[in-house]
Amino acid sequence: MIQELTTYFGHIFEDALLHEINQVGTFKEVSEGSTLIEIGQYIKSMPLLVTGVIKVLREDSHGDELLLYFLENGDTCAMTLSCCMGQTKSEVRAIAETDSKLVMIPVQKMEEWLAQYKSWRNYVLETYHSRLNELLETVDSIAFLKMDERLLKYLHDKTRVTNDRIIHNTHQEIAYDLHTSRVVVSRLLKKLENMGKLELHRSHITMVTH
Amino acid sequence: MIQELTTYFGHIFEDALLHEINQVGTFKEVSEGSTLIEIGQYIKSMPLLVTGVIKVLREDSHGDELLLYFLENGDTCAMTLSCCMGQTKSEVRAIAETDSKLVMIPVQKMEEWLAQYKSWRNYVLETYHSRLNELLETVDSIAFLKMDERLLKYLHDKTRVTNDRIIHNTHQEIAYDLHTSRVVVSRLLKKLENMGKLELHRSHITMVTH
DNA sequence: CCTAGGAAGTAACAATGGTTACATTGCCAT
DNA sequence: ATGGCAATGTAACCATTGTTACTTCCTAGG
Repeated sequence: MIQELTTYFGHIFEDALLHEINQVGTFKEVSEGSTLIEIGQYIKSMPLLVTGVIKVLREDSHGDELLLYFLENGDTCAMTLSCCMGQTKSEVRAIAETDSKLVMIPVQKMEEWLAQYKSWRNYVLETYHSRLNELLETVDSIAFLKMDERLLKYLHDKTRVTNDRIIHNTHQEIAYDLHTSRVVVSRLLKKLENMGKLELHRSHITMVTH
Repeated sequence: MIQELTTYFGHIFEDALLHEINQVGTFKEVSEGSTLIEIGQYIKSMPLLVTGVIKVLREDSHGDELLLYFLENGDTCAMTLSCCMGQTKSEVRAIAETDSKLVMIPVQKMEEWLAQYKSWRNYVLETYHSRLNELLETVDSIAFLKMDERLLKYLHDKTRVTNDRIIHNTHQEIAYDLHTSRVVVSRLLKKLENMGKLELHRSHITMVTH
């Protein structure tokens, strides 16, 4: 396990901390679609994302979803961090967008390390910083963009995190993430196709490189 | 100054830290409407809010605004925290909603204190935690509520933070905060008045207690 | 090869919110 | 008291998004 740890976190953490993580952390592989964190759940251990993509969702009062942001290599979920520290329930759902590898850290270690390791403090603060900024970007999208622009941004974000210009999702799945209806997504996708920004196929979309 | 510090922060910080804050902090009074932090600005010192209310805003590409949340006694701006640590520009604007008293802390002290004081670490983490949750609530409002519900929530939030069921704002000012137009606000306020939830007057609104 | 069911296309309509334009009202300063 | 201006009321219209109700198309599994 130390191998993948040093590869992905070696430039972030001190050696002593890497060793501790190696000691107390649990390696975990999850496959696409599996739920890592559920709303209302107490968090017993914090996930560091080694490889893969995780999507973080919010749920409304009817059980409908809204994508907040994607997590990539080296990221961790600030909401989770937040829950761990405060011993509160999770306010979000986290789902593996692709097959992913994680290192799970027991909660009690986290506070110790905050006092002990400067690199851990920086990592935690940096995590909060980027997650706040990502949430701000999410607010921008929802508040300031029209649905067609949000859709296009969503598709671009998706190609970026998966590093694949083919998006393997149905219109219904996209509609869930954007908190709208399948018909609206189909309508706007067709418009974007006519504008030459993408190609529509059954169960997948190919983004046109610009 | 130590007087107001102990009153409002005595239960949060250790004595030694309170003394340090007293040493290095600068007391500052600002009046309603003054801008504390501007978008794009680098932060040289971090404000602790002693008394008053601060509103935190986001701006779109046309310069139009959107209220993110209010800060109250004992709060600080997580976005600012975040900027201090990362030496990045502010992504938000902060404006005094009422006359307010602040203690300004030089940035370089903050990192020292993180290593040194457990109460400071807890405060910083707690701040991030609540700000993240407030941003999530903002996302909920924008994404899941219709404009009339958002408006009512806004008015209730406002009465809560100012502890005054009379809201001293014009429809235009409310429209700016909600990122909509004055006509829409007037229309919906009139609807809410007909529903018996509030009374409209010139330049102020009285909320009906339910 | 055929068929059932999921996925996508599309039309028609409703609801919400944004925009323009103008009328009315209250209030302050002179 | 009154003229002027900011604040509010309101109507009419438009654009966007949501909804319903179909049809058509594709593909996996028999």
